[in-house]
Amino acid sequence: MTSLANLHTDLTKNQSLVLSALSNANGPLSAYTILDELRVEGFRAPLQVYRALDKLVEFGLVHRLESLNAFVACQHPGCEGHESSAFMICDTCGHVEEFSDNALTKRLSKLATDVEFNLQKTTVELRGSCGGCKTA
Amino acid sequence: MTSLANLHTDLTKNQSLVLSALSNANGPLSAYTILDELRVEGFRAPLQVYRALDKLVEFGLVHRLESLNAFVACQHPGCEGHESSAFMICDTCGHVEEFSDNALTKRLSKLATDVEFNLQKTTVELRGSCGGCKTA
DNA sequence: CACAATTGCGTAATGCTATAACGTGTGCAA
DNA sequence: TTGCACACGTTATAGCATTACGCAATTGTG
Repeated sequence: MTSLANLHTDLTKNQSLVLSALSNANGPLSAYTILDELRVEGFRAPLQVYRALDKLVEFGLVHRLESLNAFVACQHPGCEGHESSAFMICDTCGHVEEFSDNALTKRLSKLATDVEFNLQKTTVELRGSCGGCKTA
Repeated sequence: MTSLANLHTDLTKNQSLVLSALSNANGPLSAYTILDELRVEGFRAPLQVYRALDKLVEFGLVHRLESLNAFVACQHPGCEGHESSAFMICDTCGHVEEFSDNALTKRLSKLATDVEFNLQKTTVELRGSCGGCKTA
C-alpha cells in the first residue's frame, strides 16, 4: 500500500519532467505548452504529457484549472486536503494563487450533505484581478 | 439602457433557438451537441452556436460549466445573483442542480477582499453523485 | 522458473472544443 | 447619406484531449 502523499520520490522520468516544467513556471501551463517545453527532452506526443499529468493530479502534486484548461503545480505539496483546494486567478497578470479555507470547505460539504449529494471533488476558481494589478 | 435581465424578449432568432435547445434538454449540452440539434433549423457552423451562447451567458440565461465544457439553461431565470451561482453535478446520471448560497457567496467575497483581489466571477462546481444515484 | 497481471511508455490517428478572419445585410442616428 | 453598431454566414484554423495499438519492464504468485 502506498502512502497518500507520494512525495518527489517514485515518480517516473516523464512525471518528473512534467512536474519540473510546472514548478519552474510562474503560472499555469497548458498540456501543449508543457509538450513544447519538453520536446528538448525527447517528448513527441500529447499523450506523454497527459499521462504524466493524470498521475500527478492523482498524487495531489498538480491541480487542473478547469476554467483555463491548464495545470499548476500544487503550492503546498505534501499537505492534506487536496480535495478542497481553491484558486484565485488574475486575468490581468495571469498569476494563480492557491488557497484553502476551512469555512469554505465546511460550507460546501454541508450544502452537499443537506441534499444527500455524495461529494467527490470541488472546483472553486475565482476570476478577477489581483492586488498588484489595479484594473482601471 | 437595457435592463439587467433581458427576459425572453428581444432575443435574436439564433439566440432563441439555442436557448430552447438548452431548456428542453435534461442536462448540460456541449456547443457541438447544440449545433447538431439545430442543423434541422439551418445551423451549419460552430460559430453560430458560440455567438448565441456568448450572449445568453451575458444575459444570465445560460451558464457555462467549466469542468464539463458544456452549457445549461439557468434554472431560475430572471433572478439576481448570476455571478454567484454554483452547481452540483452528478457524475452518475449527469443531472446538474444549480444552487445559490448566501453564506458561500459571502465567504468567497471575504476571502477575495482580504487579499485585495477584485472578484469578477466565481466558478463553483461540485462533482459527485446525487441522492438518487447511490454509488456502491 | 514460468506465468499472468500490471504499469509505463511510444506512436499515429482521431475527435472534441473554440476562435480568427473575412464579408454581408440591416437598423438607426448624426 | 453617411457612419456606426450589431447580428449573421462561411471557411479555415487553432487549441485541447482521447482512442487504439503494440512493446518493454516489473512484480507477484503458483
